[in-house]
Amino acid sequence: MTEQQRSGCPINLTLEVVGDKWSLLIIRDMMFGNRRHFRELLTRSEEGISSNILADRLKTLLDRGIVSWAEDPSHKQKGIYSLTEQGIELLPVLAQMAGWGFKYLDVTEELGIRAKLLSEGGPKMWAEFMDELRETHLGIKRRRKSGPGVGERLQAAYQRVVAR
Amino acid sequence: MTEQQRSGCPINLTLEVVGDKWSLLIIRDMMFGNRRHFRELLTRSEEGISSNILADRLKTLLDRGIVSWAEDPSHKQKGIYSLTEQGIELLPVLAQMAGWGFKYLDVTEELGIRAKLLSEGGPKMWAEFMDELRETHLGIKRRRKSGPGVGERLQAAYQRVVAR
DNA sequence: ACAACCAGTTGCATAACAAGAGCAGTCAAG
DNA sequence: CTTGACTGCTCTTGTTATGCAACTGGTTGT
Repeated sequence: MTEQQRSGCPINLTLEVVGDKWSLLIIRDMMFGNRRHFRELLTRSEEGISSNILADRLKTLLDRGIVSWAEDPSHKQKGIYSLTEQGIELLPVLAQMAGWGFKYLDVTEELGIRAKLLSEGGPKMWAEFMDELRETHLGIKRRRKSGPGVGERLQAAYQRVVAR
Repeated sequence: MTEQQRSGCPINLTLEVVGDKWSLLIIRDMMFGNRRHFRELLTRSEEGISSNILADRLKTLLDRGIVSWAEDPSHKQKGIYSLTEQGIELLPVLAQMAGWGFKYLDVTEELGIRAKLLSEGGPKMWAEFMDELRETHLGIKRRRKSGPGVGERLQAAYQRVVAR
């Protein structure tokens, strides 16, 4: 991986880290689909990533400190990938992209419903979801809110559309 | 340009449109640097894009309806590129990326100051800036606010840092 | 008339990406 | 204790995208 940075502009630097066609999709799957193992990310990917690309991207995301890795105690060969705080804070970027895509592109209904809700929910909903992610990925306990979490609500909405 | 879409997910679709290393930088330059001609985008690019890549990206951005093209009446060979409404609405995406990059990456001070202000300004400032962009790119008049616009304030802040 | 400027195009080398097979270790069932 | 499925990858072999530099055909200002 050749590492020459083109400029110190924050947008450029961000693009150098996650500006390829796969990194953000992997992060999306970790966030919204709770995929945490290599195989899960590989086979349950909506887009069909190939294994060498996945391995490569996970490696660079690890290097950049956007995801972390730990052994899975239930299976010696399984690793479990988690988002770091940096990774979690990419949520607003994904949410804005989802909102824009939902508005202007040819999005399917099942896959668009989460984008719609997340976009309508705005920064407040994002912050709540990020807190949930901090719990599942970083193990940071949070005070329980009443009612189902953002993740659950998104998932439920998705299921409702699929059911139709 | 092979056109097979991988999935109907809004994030994926957005990445297929602007998920390469250059498209968003071109849009950034049009937004924040007010680069409107081919040569301006080519030679005043912070990162040094090459002409064939620029030509190719502008073509696809035109196809996707993110920028538009018009003749420049002052010069028969000059074309002027403008952002469309779709393009302007990519601002929040860029702003979030800028904010994330500013927070976590090794941003230079001059180039980071705008990201900082824009990030601190939040959605309200973005909306105001988008209105300014609608004026310069779409010719939509808006009622004048008192004081300098967002674009001017960002530019002034940048100049102040450079001057030091 | 001439140099500088304009928006690209073309040819070629290299880097990134992608599909699929393969591999060594692990685990649970029979 | 053997078998078959599963684990996280790596290797091989292409294809596609990117990047550099030179070049084209026209326009404009002096």
